[in-house]
This record gives sequence, C-alpha cells and structure tokens, in this order.
Amino acid sequence: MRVPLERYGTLVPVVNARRADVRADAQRNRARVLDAAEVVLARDGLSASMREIAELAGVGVGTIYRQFPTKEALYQAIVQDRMRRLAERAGELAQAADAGEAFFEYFSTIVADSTVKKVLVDALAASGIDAKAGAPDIKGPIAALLARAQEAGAVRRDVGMEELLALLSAACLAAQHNNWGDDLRARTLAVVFDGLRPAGKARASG
Amino acid sequence: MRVPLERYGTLVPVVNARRADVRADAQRNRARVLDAAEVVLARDGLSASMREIAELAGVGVGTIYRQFPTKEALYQAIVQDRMRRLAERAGELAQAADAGEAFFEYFSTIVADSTVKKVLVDALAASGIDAKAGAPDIKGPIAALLARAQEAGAVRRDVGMEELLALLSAACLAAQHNNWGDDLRARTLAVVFDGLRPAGKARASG
Amino acid sequence: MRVPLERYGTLVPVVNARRADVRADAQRNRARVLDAAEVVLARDGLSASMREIAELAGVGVGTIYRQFPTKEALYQAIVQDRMRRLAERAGELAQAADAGEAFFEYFSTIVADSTVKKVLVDALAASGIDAKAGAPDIKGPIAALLARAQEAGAVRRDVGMEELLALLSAACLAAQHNNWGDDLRARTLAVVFDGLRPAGKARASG
Amino acid sequence: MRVPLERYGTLVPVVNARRADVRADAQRNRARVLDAAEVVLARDGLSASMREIAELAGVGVGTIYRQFPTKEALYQAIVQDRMRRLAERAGELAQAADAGEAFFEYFSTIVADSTVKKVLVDALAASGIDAKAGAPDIKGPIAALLARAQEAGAVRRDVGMEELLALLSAACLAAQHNNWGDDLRARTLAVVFDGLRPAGKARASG
DNA sequence: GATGAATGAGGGTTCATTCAT
DNA sequence: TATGAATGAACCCTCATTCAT
Repeated sequence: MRVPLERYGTLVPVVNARRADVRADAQRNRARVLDAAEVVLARDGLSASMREIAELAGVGVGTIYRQFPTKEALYQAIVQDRMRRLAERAGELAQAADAGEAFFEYFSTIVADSTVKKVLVDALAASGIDAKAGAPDIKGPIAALLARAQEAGAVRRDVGMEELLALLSAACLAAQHNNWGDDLRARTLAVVFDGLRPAGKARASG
Repeated sequence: MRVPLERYGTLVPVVNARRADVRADAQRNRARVLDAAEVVLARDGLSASMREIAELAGVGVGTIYRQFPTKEALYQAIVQDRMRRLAERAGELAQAADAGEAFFEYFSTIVADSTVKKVLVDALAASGIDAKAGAPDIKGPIAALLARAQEAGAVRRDVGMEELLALLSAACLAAQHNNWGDDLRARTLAVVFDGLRPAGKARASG
Repeated sequence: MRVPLERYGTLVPVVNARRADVRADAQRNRARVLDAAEVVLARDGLSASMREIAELAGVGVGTIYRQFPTKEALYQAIVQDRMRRLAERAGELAQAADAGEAFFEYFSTIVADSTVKKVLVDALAASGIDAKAGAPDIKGPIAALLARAQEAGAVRRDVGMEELLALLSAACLAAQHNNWGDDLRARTLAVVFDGLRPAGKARASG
Repeated sequence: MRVPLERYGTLVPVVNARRADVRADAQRNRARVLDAAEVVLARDGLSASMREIAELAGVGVGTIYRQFPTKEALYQAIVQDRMRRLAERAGELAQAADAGEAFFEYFSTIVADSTVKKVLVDALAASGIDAKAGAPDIKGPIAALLARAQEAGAVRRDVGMEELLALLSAACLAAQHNNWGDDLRARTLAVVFDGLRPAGKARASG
C-alpha cells in the first residue's frame, strides 16, 4: 500500500535521473527473465515452472508478471525475439554474393539454432496462440532469399514458400526433438538440400 | 450422460466362453480408452488430463487405471500400438513388386498417419521413458524396405537408416505440429523423395 | 439380476442339502475373511484396503461385501469376535482356584494378545462407532474376576472397574503401538500389578 | 469466510525489521497451521486431510505446503514441537526441591497433555518415519528426573527407563484414545505411581 | 517497482463400494 | 452366489497467478 515517493512529486520531471535508473533496472530484468526462460524451457520443456525461471533469473515471480502478464505472454515474447533475430540474419544474408550458398547456409543455421525454439512454438501452438501475432515478419526475408537462390539457379523453381517453410519447420522440430548432433544434421539436411536443387545439379554421390 | 459407445473404434470382439464375457467389457473399454486418449492427446498434447480422457472415453478414471497403472503406461501403450501397426504394414509392403514404390508409399503413409504419434513420443521422451521399451521392433522392417529400394536402384545407396529415420521423424513431427493438409504433405515429401533418389533419376520438373 | 434358483422352490425345504452346502461355503468364507482382515489390519493398520484383504482371503471383494455391508462393519465384526473370546476366557478363569493368580494372568493374557486389537479399536473410535455395540458383554466377566481377586486379598479394594479398564486399555494400546516384547511387557506389567496389590503385599524388590 | 484468527494460539511475534514484517505473516500462518493440524489430527486421526487442516487454519492448502513440504513433514513438525516443550519442562523440573514430587508431577503433566501426541506418533510410525529424527532429546531430561527421584527414595531403584517410558507411553495412549477425564486420570495414575514407589512407601489406602 | 507468501483450481492416483456378468 | 471390473469422490500435491508488504 505504500505509494512510491516519486508519484507525489511536482509534475515537472524533476526526478528524471532516478526514473531512468528504474527503467534501466526494468530492462535488465526483462532481459534476464527472457534469458532464464529460454534456458529453463530448453531443459524442462512445456512444463517449466515460473518459479524456476524466476529463480534462475534472480528475480521474484512477481517481477516476471510485471513484464509478462501471463506465462504464455512470456513464451510469445521469446518466440518473437527469436523471430526478430532470424529475420535480421535473413536480411544480412540477402546481401551475400553467392545466393545459393546464402540460402542453404541460412537454412542450416536456423536448424542448428532451433534447439530451444521448438518447445516454444509447441507451447504456443498447444495454447492455440498464433505465434506470429505481433511478431516481425520473417516470411518476407526468407522469400527474398529463396527468390534470389532460384534466380541463381541454385534452387528448383517449382518449390514454393509453403513447402520451404514446411521443410524448415520439420527439420527444426526433429533437430530439437531428437537432439540431432552436428553430424546427423549435416547428413540429413544434405538429402533435403539435394531435393531442393534443380535436377542435374551437384550431388554428393549416388 | 455418457458418450455413445459407437463413437470410438469398432473393436467389438466376439467371445463365447462365459468368463470371457466379462473380459469383453474390459476389452471394449480398453479400446475406448486408447481411442479417446489418442484424440485428447492430439488435441491437448502433453498436458492432457486423465479426467478428460476418461470423460471422452465414457468411463470413470478408475477404469483407465485398471488397465494402465500410470499415465505414462497409457501413453506407452498407445505408442506401442502404433508401432506395432506400422511394423505390420512394413512387413506387408516388403512383399510388394515394386520396391521403390513400396518404400516411398510406406514413408508417405507413416507421415499421413502420424497425426497423433508425435505428441506421444514427445510425452514419453519428456518422461525419460524409452518409447521402444517392449515395443515391437520397427527399425527392422523399415531397414528391409530401404535395402530393397536401394537394390532396386530407387534410393541412393549412401543414405543410411539414421538419416532416413531423421527425415521420417521430421516429417511426422511437422505434419502433426503444423497440421499438414494432403496437398502440402505431397509437395513437401516430393522434395524429400527427390533428395533420396539417385542422381539423374526421375524428377517432376526443374 | 439372476434370481437364485432356490428362491422359487416350494416352501417345503426340499433343497436342504444344497442350501446347507451353500451355508457351509458362506461360513467358511466368512471365517477366511475375518482371518485375513486381522492379518492385514495388523500389518497395514487403518489404511488396509479391502482389495488386499480379499486377495489374502482368496475371495472377491464382492464376497466380503456380502457378509459385511461396510468396511467398518468388518472391523466391528473382528472386534466383537475378539471380545467374545476374551469374555469366554474370563468365564473360564472365574473358576480358577487362585483368584489373584487368575486375575493377573487374565490381565497379562489380554495384553499379550492385543497386538491386533488396537488397530481395530482405533479404527472404530475414529469412525465414531461404539465398539461395544452389539458385542457380548466383557465387563461382567472381568468385574467378577476383579471381585474374586479383591475378596481373596490379592487386589486393593479401592480399585474400581473404571481404573482397571483404563489400565488394561493403556497396556494393550502401548503393547501394540510400541511393539512390546515379552520381556518388556513382563517388567512393565510388574509395576502395574504392584500398584494394584494391597500395601504390604508381595513385591519383587525395592 | 475464514476462521477468526484468534481462535488458535496466540503466537503473535513482534518484529521490527521491515523485511521481518513479511515473515510475521508467515510465522503466524505457520503457528495457525500447526494448531489446526493438532486439532484435526486429534479428531480424525491418521486420515485427517490436508484440505481440512487448511480450512480450519483459515489458509489455503498451498500455504501449508510452503511451510511443510509433505503431510508427514507437518506431522513431524508437530511431534517435534511437543517433544521440545516436554524436554523444556523436564529441564525446569530438574531443579525442583522435591525430586519425587517433580518426577510424579512431570509424569502426570505429560499424560494430561498428551491428547494429540499419540495420533502423531502413530502417524509417523505408520509411515516408517523415525519420530525422533532431528527432535530434541527427551530421554535425557526424563532420565535425569528419574535418577533424582530414585536417589531421593521416591521411586524404586529397579525401575529402568524402558519400563518407565513404556508406562508413560501407555498412559498417554490411553488418555488420548479413551478420552480420560481429570478424575479418571488421577485415579489410574495413582495405581501406576504406587507401583513405582518402593515397597513400604506411602500408599493411599488398601 | 520488486518480492515472495498465499491462493485454490486442477493434476495424477487410490480405494470403498456397486453391479453386470 | 461369487467375482472383479467400473465408478467417482477424495486424497496429496503442484503451480500459475494475485496481492500484501
């Protein structure tokens, strides 16, 4: 019931410095919570508990709820965070010299990187939440990557975004679910990539 | 007050012996529980509750526990059931004339059929249970199918069981997770199958 | 729903032999259930389950319920059975030559014998049931024993039935609860018996 | 909607530090839970339910589990609490002028006080838990009391701790079990105490 | 704003009792 | 009549969420 002192100050932003401090704190907490949540979710999956996340983040559970009104909101935030980063990377690779290489590298990177993501998408899907809600558009950058690779003759022209995302999702899901090692991932993706290449294009063996 | 029996499956065993009559009830209930569990698990994933399964099956929770001492035991039973059916189908296809066709058809069938499986395997994995414990071997029949398809020149010789299972698992996971429709499944698997074929072999287009 | 055949016979007891058979069966079952219940109760205490009792007795649970409409009824039956036996024994000892010896022996016997009883009394008490309801009177025979011992000068005259039963109950409770061995029981009862004897009467030491 | 706080105990600790304020709530709740648990256990015995305890204490079940991770832990806490208080009282009486009086008074006090204890020890025993685990030693102080009383000639020298504890336990058990009133307790213990006194020592009558 | 104690619905599981066989 | 499968209330316990501090 104790009202923060600041609330009773004059309307002039006298305490700017102090308030900024608070902001910094809040932001640092938000980041800490997100990091902790990723770790805990990767380890415990869907059943991760808010308490554990809070403990790992070194904050009280109440602090999490201040930033994320709901467990699901926390999950969404993580997913969106990931998506944003992926979109950024796609944007970077869109400048690459070798469009085919860029495309396949991006695909591999996402899969290698997806250990955590699945659980989250899973969670969101299970809750009937649209993971994309409010998220930065990731399809756009990927579509650009695909188009460039197709123009460069590195990817079949009859492959659409839908199949591509399906393959990507499948690989991510399995990589996380079955804990693909680097070797298995490479060999498995090799097959998929071969399937994506135009007939007659480079292939390891036969 | 109860879900009509007819809604689930059609396993009405005909038994004659008097004592077996009692069992008939139990067997029908067992089947109903398994069916209901698949449905609920597909819908709610890991967090499906025994109560809900019982309600959908039209039985009391106690009835489930009579057949399956534990929630995990129920999950395992479903997985094993699936595995058994898959192994059976693989055995059938091993006799097919066209080894390549048999192989790819089997792959497609499993994926089309995998709506539920993922959640279960998921569940088991999360519980640290070995899904294969006591289950009929499914790798054997699949390996046989693969070997025949390779001998027939329908599948690349440098693809091993590990990659194959990884691809299969990935497709199943994604099919279930993202709710692939028939069309998307066909197009996506087409890419994968192309990747599995020897270089120079039939390909739809480019 | 099948009505027993006998019910529709003529009123003449035509099927006497057969009915007697049934009776014998039922009686044997009743005895078996009582025995099993004592064993299980002694081992598992209040939380003994009907199923376990049934299994040990070698009958179905339904059979128990035919004889005893309720778990509590079963408990009561056991207690009453015990009480009856104790009353019988008291009656026998009432004829003994040495009234003092008879009294103390009876006391000891009951205590030594009480391993099981406590749990039952406990159970009944917990359920708010009067253990004595419908039971054969045990106070009468004991009072007789006490009176004779007092007349014989072996027990103080100022000890009443109430204290006596309190002491008896206490010893039984503790014997069962703390698992008194023969030795400890003897030494403990020696003190109590000394307290019951008239001043100046025989005492082990000082 | 809730049981008035005042109904149980009067443990309202006064703490000054700000952080300790939070604890004050927790401590009061802890005390309330312990009190309520004693009441419910005394009434319902082993089968007391956590929910009922929570309701009587006027808290949610979760609050109990915050303090006591397990039902058994709660039981243990109560037992240990009792034991500690008894040990303290024994320590006090060890200073008393009249060693014999102190000894017999202590015995009486424990019995009068034992309404709840039995059920608890019962519960713990049933769960295979060692009631003494981590509990303050109560045997030491009692042994001291006994030794002094024997030296003072108030208690027979051939009575050992084992018999003494057996008698004490028996009296407590019965007092709780059969709901001894003050009068009955006095008369019953009179007999026991007489048995504990050296031959020839004061005795009420004969 | 941060904390974590409190809450209580809900989860898995057991078991006294009923009832179809 | 005996059997044991079925039932579902009740149990212990967890955890997302709220709220007093």
